[in-house]
Amino acid sequence: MSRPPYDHKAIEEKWRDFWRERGFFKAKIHDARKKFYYLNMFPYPSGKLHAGHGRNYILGDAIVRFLLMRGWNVLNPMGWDAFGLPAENAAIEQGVHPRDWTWRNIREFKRQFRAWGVEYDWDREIATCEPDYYKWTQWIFLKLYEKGLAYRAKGKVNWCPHCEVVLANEQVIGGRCWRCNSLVEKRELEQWYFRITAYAERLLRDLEKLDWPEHVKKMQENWIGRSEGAEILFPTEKGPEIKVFTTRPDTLWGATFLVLAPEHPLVPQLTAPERAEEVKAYCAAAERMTEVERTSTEKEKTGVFLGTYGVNPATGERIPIWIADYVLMGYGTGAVMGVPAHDERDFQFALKYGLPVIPVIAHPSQEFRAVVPAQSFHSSLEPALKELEVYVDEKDGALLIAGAAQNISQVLSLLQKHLVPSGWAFVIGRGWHVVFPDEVINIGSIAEERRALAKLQSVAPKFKDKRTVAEIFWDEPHLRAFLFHAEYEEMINSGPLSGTPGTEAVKRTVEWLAEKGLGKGTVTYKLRDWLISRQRYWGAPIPMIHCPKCGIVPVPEKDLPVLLPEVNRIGKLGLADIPEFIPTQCPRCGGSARRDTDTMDTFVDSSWYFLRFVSPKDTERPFDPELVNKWLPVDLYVGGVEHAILHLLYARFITKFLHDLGLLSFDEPFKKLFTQGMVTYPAYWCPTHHWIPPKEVQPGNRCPKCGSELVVSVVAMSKSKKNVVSPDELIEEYGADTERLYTLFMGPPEKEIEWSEEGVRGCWRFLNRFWNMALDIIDRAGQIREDPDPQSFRSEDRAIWAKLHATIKKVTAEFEGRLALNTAIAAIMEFTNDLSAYLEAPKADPKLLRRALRDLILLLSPFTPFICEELWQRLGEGKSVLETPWPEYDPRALEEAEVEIPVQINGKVRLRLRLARTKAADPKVLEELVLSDPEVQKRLEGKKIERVIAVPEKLVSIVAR
RNA sequence: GCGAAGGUGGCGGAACAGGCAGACGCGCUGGCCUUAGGAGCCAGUGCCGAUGAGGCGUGCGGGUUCGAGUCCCGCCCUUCGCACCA
Repeated sequence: MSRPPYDHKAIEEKWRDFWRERGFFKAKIHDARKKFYYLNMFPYPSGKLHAGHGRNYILGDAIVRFLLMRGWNVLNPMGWDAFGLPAENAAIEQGVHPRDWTWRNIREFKRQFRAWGVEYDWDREIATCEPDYYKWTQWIFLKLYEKGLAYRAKGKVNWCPHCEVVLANEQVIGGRCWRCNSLVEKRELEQWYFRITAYAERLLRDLEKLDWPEHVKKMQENWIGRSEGAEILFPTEKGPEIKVFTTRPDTLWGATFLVLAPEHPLVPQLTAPERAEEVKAYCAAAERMTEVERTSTEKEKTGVFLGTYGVNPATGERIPIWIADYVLMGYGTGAVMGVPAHDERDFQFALKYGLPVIPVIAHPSQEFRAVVPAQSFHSSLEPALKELEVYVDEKDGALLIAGAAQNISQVLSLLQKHLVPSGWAFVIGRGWHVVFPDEVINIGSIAEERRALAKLQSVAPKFKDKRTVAEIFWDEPHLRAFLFHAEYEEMINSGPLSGTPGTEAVKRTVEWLAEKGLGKGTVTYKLRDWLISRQRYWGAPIPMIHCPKCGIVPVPEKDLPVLLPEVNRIGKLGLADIPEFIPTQCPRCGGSARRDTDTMDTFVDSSWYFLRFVSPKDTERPFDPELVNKWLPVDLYVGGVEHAILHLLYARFITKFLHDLGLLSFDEPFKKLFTQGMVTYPAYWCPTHHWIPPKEVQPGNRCPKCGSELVVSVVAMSKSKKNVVSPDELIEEYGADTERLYTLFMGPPEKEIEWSEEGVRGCWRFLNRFWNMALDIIDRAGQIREDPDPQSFRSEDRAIWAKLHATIKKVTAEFEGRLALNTAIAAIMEFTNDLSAYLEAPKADPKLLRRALRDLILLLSPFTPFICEELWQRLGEGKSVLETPWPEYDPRALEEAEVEIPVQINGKVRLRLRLARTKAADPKVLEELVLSDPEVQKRLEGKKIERVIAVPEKLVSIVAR
């Protein structure tokens, strides 16, 4: 039967306000039985929503509708991350107030949510830019300050020249601003910080208990970047001690130089007067460089000698002090010991600047290498070597030798014996040796290294310009691969600790250091404190006062909120541009003082918003402690991966802090996290006209304005690249149900995926087929009120009944498990196809038809609520689908009467047999039935059955020769 | 370089516990209906093979197994994250 396409507009308009009016999405907040806190990351209200945003909200809405039907008391709120730069920039450019701009966007977002059928508990709506919210953001600041976790400090900060604002480390992605992608510069400024590093260990450790995607946890782990090692004190000849951090204290005896970061405070003091100019120039150059330039791995290492010396506390040897920009002031102590034999960077640095290399960890290879230069040896050497089990190669008269490490001592004495008086040889095994006819020098200290070098230079003038033994070795390709390694192995050349095995080396060295008072074991983190000052207007003012007499004084709690001043025009400097905001009275001495003119990073606003939703209107406190501890942590938090570090780390930190204050009983805010993937779409770039909307692209990928060929890239939908698909247009043409269905059907929700117009049409066609089939069933069986009787089923009835229950099982499992709703929808489509075919059969059981349709509508309703609500009504069901319990599957129904058993012969499926399930369930019976089948027998003719594997209800595999 | 995920038809993707590879959808082919089709309906659609029988097929090479997309070993490639972190 064919009907016209269903009227999505009329249907969707009819139901659009229904759920809200009936209050289905309002949480029963004082009844926390069977509670479920579902939360979507709240959006920054900029402009309009596009189809890509739908991924987050539609997924959430489907989950919440499912939960409601499952009988959960769901808290499903929505709010606005409403402070931020775009509003302020728009305000500066267009002369509107950022609040007006923001609220205009919020209205637009709400209109679009309604159009999608995406519902929330709107009574709990919050906006971070409203004083009743940011009052509590300021309150949290004061609490942090009280506990010494908010502090003001001067230092090098990240500065985005485009946004004209400082950035936290987390907001610099690959050296660029997270928002505008500009290269970030360094500036010396005094700013406010939150001491997130005090929580580094807990933030790391507690990741373990979170049900989050592994890769997100890994990203946080890397960001926190814990490393265990030791701090070691190096005395200097000038006086002050240099404290270095190293993860490899076991390599201490190999430290042949010290390197400080150019910004290190001791640099001026440790610089020799005659080198001051060069040092100053180097520091200035390092300061000018961007983070990216400076930390590029490709860049050759550079540095400058300070002209003074320190002392290696283990060996007592004098070692030069350098500065180099590969050492970062912000990590560890800003100073490192250079161990060129066992650190790749130090090795490069030492080779470049002629610093000695001393191996102090045995080489992990079981091999040694040796080089004997031409004219250095008697002809008797070769036959002598042949007797040992070593490989000897001759090249330009020189001998290149390789062999097993245990033969080293024999080789050393052999070489020594067969060298000519002015000859020499190099041997690298566990350590390094230079062989002369009268002695073997072990390169085990700087002194020995110097001696070996001097001796080599005296016998071979060509070494006159060489600065180190390592440099000479490096010129021998045969030795190169053995000069540097970073493995944990037995310590050598390390005085009292020589011979310590690799597995204990670090531990024993740390103990030794502590004993001698030279250092101690420590833990260092990559995580830095969170810089939260922003030189802007549109944010929560930092509630601090600068008094000339009392210094920095917090605004008393009773004076909160510190309101943003109402102004008509906003300047580039934010609050600092508003003279009337600044003067105030010191709360301590009553004298005249100045307000802090910075506002807080918007990530502070969003680091606690999930707590506010339980009591959004509370004027006495940030949240109701009783309710918050009943409803939180959030049971399921859904948002984009782009916040894997930023927001999610900050929110965890603030939660832990509030927990420590005794305000929260939990210390992790989000129990389960699901990150949905981005939606991509082709973006077209014209060199002259920039981004061209896909709809305007001319045939052959031509620019509509100039006809030149466009560059296509498939990237995440974004307004700036003009490659967004508008939900308004989709809803107009196909309806919100179609958009919702396609959004969830296009692929697994955690994966990035390309939007496809054809895919949308496919979903639209499906909904039409579903609609028509439903009307047919309603025509035929709409009046029936009884359930079908499985006892009376024929085999076709039984098959459709089983399929119905299998579908219920599948859809339920996806909602409750991995959320691969694309496969749930596929199952629903499959069942719809089967039911449609069944409907054609003249003997279709009307009771079964009606029951199947009823359950099908319920199953589909979280995805396409409008059409389902309409059909539910037409089916004559009284209540809303949302008030109806989710269908349960009956395990008995899944047991079909017959199963198909594939039969494998020698590993290949040769035929399939339909057998009664009861018979196929018994392996013995199954085997007999299959073997006695005529077709099987025919195929086995002339063969000997060697083995039969019968898997009950699954398959039979026969091995025959 | 390090870490993680992943490579399956023309395309998006299924196969969640080693048991029928390619579900579902798109696209394509043929047919029906139609004045018309970018509508609807029916049939087909991994590749080779004339239809069959059969053979080959989940990045490549090996292995375990009656049986491998799935497990093991060795490569190649892609994407994402981190990247001089001492």
